[in-house]
Amino acid sequence: MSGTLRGASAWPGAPLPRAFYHRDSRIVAPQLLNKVLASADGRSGRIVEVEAYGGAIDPAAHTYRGKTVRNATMFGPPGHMYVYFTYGMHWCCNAVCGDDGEGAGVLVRALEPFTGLEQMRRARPRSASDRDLCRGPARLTQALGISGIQDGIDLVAAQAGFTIVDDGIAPPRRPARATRVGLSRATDLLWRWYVPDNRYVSKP
DNA sequence: CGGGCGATACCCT
DNA sequence: GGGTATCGCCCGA
Repeated sequence: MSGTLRGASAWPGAPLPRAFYHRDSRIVAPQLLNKVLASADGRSGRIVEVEAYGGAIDPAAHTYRGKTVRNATMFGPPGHMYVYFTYGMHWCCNAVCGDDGEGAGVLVRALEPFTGLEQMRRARPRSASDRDLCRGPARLTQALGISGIQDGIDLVAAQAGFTIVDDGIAPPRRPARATRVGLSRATDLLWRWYVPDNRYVSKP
């Protein structure tokens, strides 16, 4: 019996409480900047870029046309992880926000690698530079080992291997704000936030 | 370090 | 059948 996994003490900070996510995704998104997305096996990265989605007012959100098998997690309670498959090969990771049944969330678009870089490199052998390990929503899921298996896990209970923690670094006082990436609808909404002048942001 | 391009499979129309 | 909440490779600065 090895002692590599020691439960809650393994996290690099305190998991964010349910109430943190139980707000409008546009409020939660910038608050997630500088928090740490962590895996129980020791991999983690500081969140440096996010996008808000959801509600009946957002035609770019997966939830816009109602509940389906794919987006069911996003219509569930806040503080869970919504993982979806896109472009035929990539997984992307969201934190479900707002009320149970609302259908909102925050897409994590980029991390600054924090711990477990060796494991991340092993998970992404094609990534030449450390800068590219978690720079992009599908790159970071690959680096941390997130896929559809984790869709729906509870980030607050943190017993399914992943959580988001606060390690004492505050969000930027003036986060940079921009339009979301890769959309054909609602292209005017400034629902993307990132840490200014951070070289791990995917599209500054 | 930034732009252009092909690859890829699932979902919903 | 069309359209993706994208990436890696290649090229040029």
